[in-house]
Amino acid sequence: MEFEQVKNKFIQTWGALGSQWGINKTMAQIHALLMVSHESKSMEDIMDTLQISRGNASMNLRALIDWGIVYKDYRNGERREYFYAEKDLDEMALKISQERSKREIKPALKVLREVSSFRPESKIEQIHFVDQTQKLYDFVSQADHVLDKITELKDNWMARLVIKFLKK
Amino acid sequence: MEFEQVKNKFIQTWGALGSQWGINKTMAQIHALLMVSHESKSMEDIMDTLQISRGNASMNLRALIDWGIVYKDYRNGERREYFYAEKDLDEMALKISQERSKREIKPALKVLREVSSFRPESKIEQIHFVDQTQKLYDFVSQADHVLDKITELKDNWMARLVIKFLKK
DNA sequence: AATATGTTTCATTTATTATTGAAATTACTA
DNA sequence: TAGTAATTTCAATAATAAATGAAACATATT
Repeated sequence: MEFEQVKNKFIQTWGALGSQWGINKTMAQIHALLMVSHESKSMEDIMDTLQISRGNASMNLRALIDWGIVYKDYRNGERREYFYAEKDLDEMALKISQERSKREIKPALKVLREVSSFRPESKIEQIHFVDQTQKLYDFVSQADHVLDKITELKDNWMARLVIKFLKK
Repeated sequence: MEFEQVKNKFIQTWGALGSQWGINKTMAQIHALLMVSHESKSMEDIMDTLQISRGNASMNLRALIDWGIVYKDYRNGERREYFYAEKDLDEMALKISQERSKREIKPALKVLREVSSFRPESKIEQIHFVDQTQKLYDFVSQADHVLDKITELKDNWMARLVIKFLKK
């Protein structure tokens, strides 16, 4: 298989993966394209490669920049903007998880805290509800910090040993 | 606020969270309902509570069972089936991640391995592509095992200390 | 200040995904 | 084995989400 086909296969796959996780296909595809490009690309380049409209490209590039995983680049003497992706994958994962936490998890946690602090009458149904939602709050709250934990781990000498140990 | 409202708020929120993560709203809502119910519920009960059609209820219950986070329950002398959710949240998380891994991550990894084993001509573009997709493979591969790692951690006495330490 | 180049916005269209509901199927009962 | 109760299936429909493209906007150039 030739290079362009292989590259395209990667872009399509990354796009599909994104959409299964609630990230729109084009956004994931643009991200994929920029991740494997060794030099920054203009909106024109991207539209052309992915066969998408200007509006679509513009909106999704903006979204990627908002997420902090794509940056703008200016070339001297050129008016148009160029874009490139964060290539440090740890950094990328951190940014994505921070963003999703802020947009989705934190608001959900707020509701979980609210509903779990309902004062139950002494009905088994209500007691169970409060108990279960409290557990859920704790659980989601912990899960929300997993990446921070991992980051701490990676920065921590002692823990580095543990990682090594766990990797077998 | 009265109990039914609070319960409904929880169900709606859990449904919204699900759909932001690529799980359909009804499926997440049924799951929410069953998680906070102290006794198993019939399809009729669920249709009624969530105001959904029989077909919808049937299909999504089946999906939840396939995921291994909802079980069937039979009551003696009754023809109809009752359903209840896995309530151990660690177990639930494990099941969900295993299922997503199997359906989405593993196939994506397969493609990543394929494309990253492309033999580049000595063009910087192609070399960069292979390098980046290899890194991505390693990264996704590791991320795919995070939950296993956490599970191992939880089962491990020594690591239990580390968790405690990291929690501060 | 008129033109040219590039970007953003957003109402409309298109594509995708979820839901319905009725017919088919299954499983129990008399 | 006919009848009934419950469940599943799936083509049709509805709801949602994404993409288009043209007009508005912004910014540099002559």
